Amino acid sequence: MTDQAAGPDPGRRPTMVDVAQAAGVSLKTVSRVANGVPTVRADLAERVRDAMAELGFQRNNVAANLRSGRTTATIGLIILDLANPFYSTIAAAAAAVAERFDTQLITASSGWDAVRERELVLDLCERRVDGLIVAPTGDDQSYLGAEIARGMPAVFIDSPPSGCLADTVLIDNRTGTRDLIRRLLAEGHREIGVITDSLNDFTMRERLAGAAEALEEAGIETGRHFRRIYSDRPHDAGDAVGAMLDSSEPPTALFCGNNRILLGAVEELARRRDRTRLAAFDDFEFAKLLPRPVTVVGYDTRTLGRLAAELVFQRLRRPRSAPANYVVPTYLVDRGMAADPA
Amino acid sequence: MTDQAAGPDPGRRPTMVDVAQAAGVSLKTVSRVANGVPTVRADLAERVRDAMAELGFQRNNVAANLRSGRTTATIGLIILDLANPFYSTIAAAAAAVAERFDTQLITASSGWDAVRERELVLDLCERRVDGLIVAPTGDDQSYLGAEIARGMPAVFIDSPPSGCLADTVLIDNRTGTRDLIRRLLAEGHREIGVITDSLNDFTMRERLAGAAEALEEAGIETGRHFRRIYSDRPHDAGDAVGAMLDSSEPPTALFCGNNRILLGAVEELARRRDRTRLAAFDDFEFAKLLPRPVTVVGYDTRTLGRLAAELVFQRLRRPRSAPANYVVPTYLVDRGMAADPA
DNA sequence: TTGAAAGCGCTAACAT
DNA sequence: ATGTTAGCGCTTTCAA
Repeated sequence: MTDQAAGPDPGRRPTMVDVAQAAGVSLKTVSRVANGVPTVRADLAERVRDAMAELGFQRNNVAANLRSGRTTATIGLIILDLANPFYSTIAAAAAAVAERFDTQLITASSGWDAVRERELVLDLCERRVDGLIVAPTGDDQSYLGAEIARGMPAVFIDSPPSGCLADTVLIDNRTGTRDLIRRLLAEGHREIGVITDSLNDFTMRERLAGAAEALEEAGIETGRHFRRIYSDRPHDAGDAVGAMLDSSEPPTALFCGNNRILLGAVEELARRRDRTRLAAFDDFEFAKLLPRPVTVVGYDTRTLGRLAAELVFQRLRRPRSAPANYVVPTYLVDRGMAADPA
Repeated sequence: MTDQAAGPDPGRRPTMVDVAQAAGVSLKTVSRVANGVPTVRADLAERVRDAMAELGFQRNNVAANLRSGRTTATIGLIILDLANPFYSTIAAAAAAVAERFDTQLITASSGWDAVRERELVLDLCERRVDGLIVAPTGDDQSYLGAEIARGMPAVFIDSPPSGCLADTVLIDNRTGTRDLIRRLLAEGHREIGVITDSLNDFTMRERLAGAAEALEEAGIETGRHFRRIYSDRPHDAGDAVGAMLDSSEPPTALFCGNNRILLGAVEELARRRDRTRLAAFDDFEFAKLLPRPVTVVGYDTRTLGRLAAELVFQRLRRPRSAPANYVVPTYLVDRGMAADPA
């Protein structure tokens, strides 16, 4: 014996038909009220609203969308790992833009798995998201070509797509690194160690290219102190640092291709009480806490996410415009704590 | 003149009807093939698959779901701020569980706005998500009562709901803080400063209660060195620290209610070259980089997200079981770098 | 094993 | 200003 107002079948969600019946009006009138159409007599609208409240009606947006063929008010974001602050910041920025368009964000992580990336994209297409933002991990995104041709807005972030044409928002990896290496050169360094991880990664290739550019400008033999590590463990970066420092002509400055490598280098240098000049790509929240000075290449991750989302909505309005290619600028900033006054 | 296989209306997405026509079979046969129903003659299935490939057919999952009334294979996660590592870690862990159920996660940030929290929940309900995970910011979640009664799985994380009954996954704030304060007491500290921010926050109230418990156990007058700050700026935490240290009986140890407060305290102590014993709630990735030793209360954020998502799917299977209340345990860990050997 | 018809909950087009 | 009818793209009866 419940005193709750119950529909014909408790447990079933009330539909517009139920509301119409309860309010003694037609289904269409309920629809009008639900959509805020003004041409409804006030007393009828009132009755409908009462019935809605009594039944606990909630419009089924899935059904509403089906017939209208309009948008699902959903965009998909495929990144590598949501737990990584780089990507979660992007997601937050994209969500903030989506909010302005009353759109929700479905975020999925590919986990550096190209097969999964493809599955996720296709799944999101089957869900009829209004657009996609993809941080690609595979080296073939041709599976998206058909979707893009059909008008699905797709924006690639961090790395460009292969095998299809789409909007991109990239970080200026090359210029950032070149500027940083130039700084080291200006300080008088001639032996500059460069540590990257796998060059399968577009961003890492760009950074390496930027470093090479700066070294070539200065007439310095490139590749001399390049060292590539193939793992995610900072420890391996430490080993690379160690090997360089133990060589016959050790570098006087080190460039680390990302913040993970930097942490490994910092640890190794601390162990050795070595004061080799440090520089790295990627700024991060706690860089200022690093126990030694480091110059890093920073960029505004939020801008990356914001631009990507804005491009989606832009393309939603004008589907057949030429692909846009945005580049997020970088800056140099000194982090880490100053050396103890001896 | 395109050589692309084009449906009747290029730009329109091909439907099962188009595929059926192209394959010379009925709509239902296409549906069977699309769903992997085995009772289809091999050659027919083959023809259907060919037609699908040629037309670039992709099932519309929105429509599929509408009739079957089944799940949308989507769950909603409402947190305070996706850019915050605490929440993005939760989101990533929840997404990992969802993946096992072929479910996607819609993540939305309320931004500490109770009105928006409510709007987001209702919007996600209208989208017919299969379940909700909510980190509440408002102090009234009664708006979810009707949904929960209808069988919508809802799990609250970090703080319990008010005004409705639901599963919860909370951190053991009270025990964690009590253990930490006990540690300080065991070290001989008697004057312990406690800095919290607004006590509107459930977690902060719990932490304060845990601190009070430990102090009372030790027969120490509580509230003596309690100080509450009302802002997000670490600077204000620094001011609170300063005021305590400048008092006639300064504390010999400080407990910071969260990591933001801790950072403010660290800065202030560094400015003063003060070596007051530091302790705090919240472990965080770079805590080990802090320039002075700190004992912190840690917990596994991933577990929080994982349990929450598992509860959603559990409740999806058995809708009317009693609400579960999980508590994520805490641990003490020493972070920060040892003091210089003077 | 295959298909025709009905219908999910809603909106669009057309009356009235 | 209101209602009627059709239909979104699919799944679900139920027949054949």
